[in-house]
Amino acid sequence: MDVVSPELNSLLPDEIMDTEAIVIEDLPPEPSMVPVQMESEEAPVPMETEVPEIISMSTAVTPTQRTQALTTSTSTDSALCSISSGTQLLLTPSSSTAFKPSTSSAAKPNSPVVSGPLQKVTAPFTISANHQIILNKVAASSAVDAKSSGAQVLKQEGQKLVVTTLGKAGQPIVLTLPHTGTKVSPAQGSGDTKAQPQYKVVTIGSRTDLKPVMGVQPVSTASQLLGTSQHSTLQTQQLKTVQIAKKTQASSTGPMITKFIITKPLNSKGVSGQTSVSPVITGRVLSQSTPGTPPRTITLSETLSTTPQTISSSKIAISPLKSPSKLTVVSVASQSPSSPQKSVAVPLNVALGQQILTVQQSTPTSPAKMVSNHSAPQAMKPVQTMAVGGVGTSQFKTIFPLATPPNVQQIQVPGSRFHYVRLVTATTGSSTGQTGSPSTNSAIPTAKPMVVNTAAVRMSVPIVSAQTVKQVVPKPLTSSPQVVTTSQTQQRLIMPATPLPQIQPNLTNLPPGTVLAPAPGTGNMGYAVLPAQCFTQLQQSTFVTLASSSSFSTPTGVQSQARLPLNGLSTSDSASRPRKPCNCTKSQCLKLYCDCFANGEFCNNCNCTNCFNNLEHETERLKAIKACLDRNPEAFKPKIGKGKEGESDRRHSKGCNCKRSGCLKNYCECYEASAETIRLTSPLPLRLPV
DNA sequence: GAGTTTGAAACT
DNA sequence: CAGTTTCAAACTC
Repeated sequence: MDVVSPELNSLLPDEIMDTEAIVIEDLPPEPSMVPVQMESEEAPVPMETEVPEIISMSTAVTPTQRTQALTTSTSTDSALCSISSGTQLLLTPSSSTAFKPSTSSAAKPNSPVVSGPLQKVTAPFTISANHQIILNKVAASSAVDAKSSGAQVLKQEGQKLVVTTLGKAGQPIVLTLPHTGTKVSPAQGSGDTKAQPQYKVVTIGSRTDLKPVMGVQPVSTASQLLGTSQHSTLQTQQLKTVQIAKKTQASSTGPMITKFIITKPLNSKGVSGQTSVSPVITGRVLSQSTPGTPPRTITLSETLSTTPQTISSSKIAISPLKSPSKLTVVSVASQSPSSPQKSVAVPLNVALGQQILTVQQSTPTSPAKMVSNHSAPQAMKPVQTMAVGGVGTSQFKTIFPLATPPNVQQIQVPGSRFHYVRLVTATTGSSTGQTGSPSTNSAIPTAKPMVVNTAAVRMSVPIVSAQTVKQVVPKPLTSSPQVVTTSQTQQRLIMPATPLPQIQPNLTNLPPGTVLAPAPGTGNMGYAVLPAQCFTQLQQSTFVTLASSSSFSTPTGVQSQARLPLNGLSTSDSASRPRKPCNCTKSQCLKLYCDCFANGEFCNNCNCTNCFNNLEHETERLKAIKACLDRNPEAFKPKIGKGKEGESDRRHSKGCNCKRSGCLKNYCECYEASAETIRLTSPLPLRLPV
C-alpha cells in the first residue's frame, strides 16, 4: 500500500476542507517512497493494503458530450488541461495516455465514457492564490485549440475544485467529477450550474521529482475539452477558475512533494428544484506522479474475466438496520464481464436508515472503464436501487456502479448498526479495465487512476492511507450518523453523499478531509469522500478484507466482510471484537436466531449450513431483513444499551425472560451484556488475538 | 463431539 | 397477546 507520509496525510483534511486556500507546499521527500516505474502490462497488482492512488469520479455525461470529449481530446504529450462542465478532472503526468473510447461505449451512447484521453501536461503548474489552476507552458495538442503557453484559467462560478497531490511523482491523477446536477443537456451549457455546491478535488501525494505532467481534463457539460492553455473556452465554461500551479523540480533533485490544490467552483447544474439536496460532491484524487514513470492507474473496474466466478450483481449494499444514521456501507459485487449489468432485484425497501450502494462493474474490455461514465439512462436500469427508509432517520437511496469486477469490493451493511466496507484490490490481470487499450495508452496502464464509472453512481475507494494515526473526530453529518475513529491509518473513501435534505445541510459538518462529490446524472446522489478514520473497520485487517480478485473466484468462499462499528460502541470495542461464527443450520442465517444476521453482518467464517446471509443471496437476505423489521422495527437495534464502557447504562434494552438460568448464565442476554461490559471495561481486556 | 438445557425468535 | 414451536447458543458430560 502506498503510504502517504504522516505529515502529508495530516495535512489533507484541512486542505481539503479549505477550498479557498491554495496550498503549495514542498515537502521533504519521503525516504520510503521511491519512484518506481511500472510497466503498464505488469502494473503491479495492488496489494491488499495498497490503496489506489488515483480515483476518478466521473459524472454521467450526456452521450453527446462524451463523444465530443472523446473526439476532441487526443492524448498528446503536450500538456492539456481541459475542464468541462466540471464533471471531470483528469490529471495525468505521464506521456500520452491515449484514451481510447471503447467500442462498446461508442455503441452505447449511454455507456459511461467519461473523460477523454488522459493527457499529459508537461508544463509545470502554478497555483495562484486565486484558486486558479494554471497550466503553464502547455502545448495544446488537443483538438481543443490550446492556445499558447499562457496560463489558463478556467472559470466557473460556484464551483471549486481542489486538487492536491502528494506523494509519488510520475503518477497521473485522474479525476472525474460526477455531475451533481441533474442531467444537463448539452444545450443547457454552463448556465445551468448555478446552485451547485462546490467540488473539491484533492489529489494527494505526488512526489514530483520530475516535472509532473499533468493534464486536467474536466468534462464539461458542454462537452468541450479545453486545453490547459485555453483561456476563452474554459472561461466560457463553468469552471470559474482553475489554476494549477506546480512547483516542479528537476528530476535529479531530491523529490519534492508538491501539493496541488485546484479549486474549481462549479456551478454544476442548477439544482433542480426537485431535489432539495444540492449535490455537492467532490472527487478527491490522490496521485503520485513521477514524471518519468508512467502513471499508475488503479481502476475499480476490472474485468471479471480473470475470475471465473461472477458475482451475480455488483452491489454495494448498505444495510441500514443498525445505525440508520450512519452513512456507509458499500458493497461492490463484481459482475461478469460480458453479462449486462444485472440489476439486483432487491425488492426490498429496507427501512434502515442506511444507504445502499450498488456498484456495478464496467465491462472488462471497454476502455471506457478508465474514465467511463455510463450515461444515466441505461446505466441506471441495471443498477440496483434501494430505498432505505425506516428505522433510521436518514434515508438514502444510493446506487453505485463500480467497474471493478474481480477487485470488486463489497460493502454491505445489513443492519443499521454497521457499515461494511470491503476493499478489494485490483489484481494485475484485471487491471486491464483501466486501460482501454494498453498498447495505445502506455501511460494509462501504469498509472493507477481509479475510476469508477457508472451511470448513476461513482465510487472511489480509498486513495491514501497514511500510517500516521490521526484521530479526527468526524463531525456527524446528521445527528445520528457518527463515525467513530480510532484509526491508525488513514484511508479515504468516496462515498455517496446523501442528497437528502436533512443531511445536506450538515455537509458542512463533515469531518475534515471529507469530500463530497455530486453524483453524475442523477443530481440527487453524491459522493462523499470520508477520511479513512471514519472507517475503522477497514483498518482492522481481521474484518476488513482487501480481497484480491482471487478471493472472489471461490464461490463457496468465505465471505470476507468488513465490519463496521456497532452503534454506540467505540470502534475499538465493536470492531476489534471478532464475532463468533454462527452454526445455524435451519434458519439459513436469515433469522434473528443467527447472531451474524442479527448484528447486521454477513456470515463470515461461520460454520453455518445453507447460509443465505451473504451477498450471493442478497435478495433473500434483504427480504429477511424486511420481514424482521416488519415484525419488530427495533429488531436490528442493539439490545445492549449504548452506555459508555463502564457505565451502568450498558444494559439490555428489553430485558430477559429467564426462568431457570437465574440470569446467571449466558443464556441470559442481560447477563451476557453485563459480562461483556465487564470485559470491555476490564483493564485487561479479554480479547481474542486477531 | 454428542446430547441437553435454555431462552429468544418465530409462529399460530 | 398468549401459547406453542423452532432455533441456535450455551452448557454438560
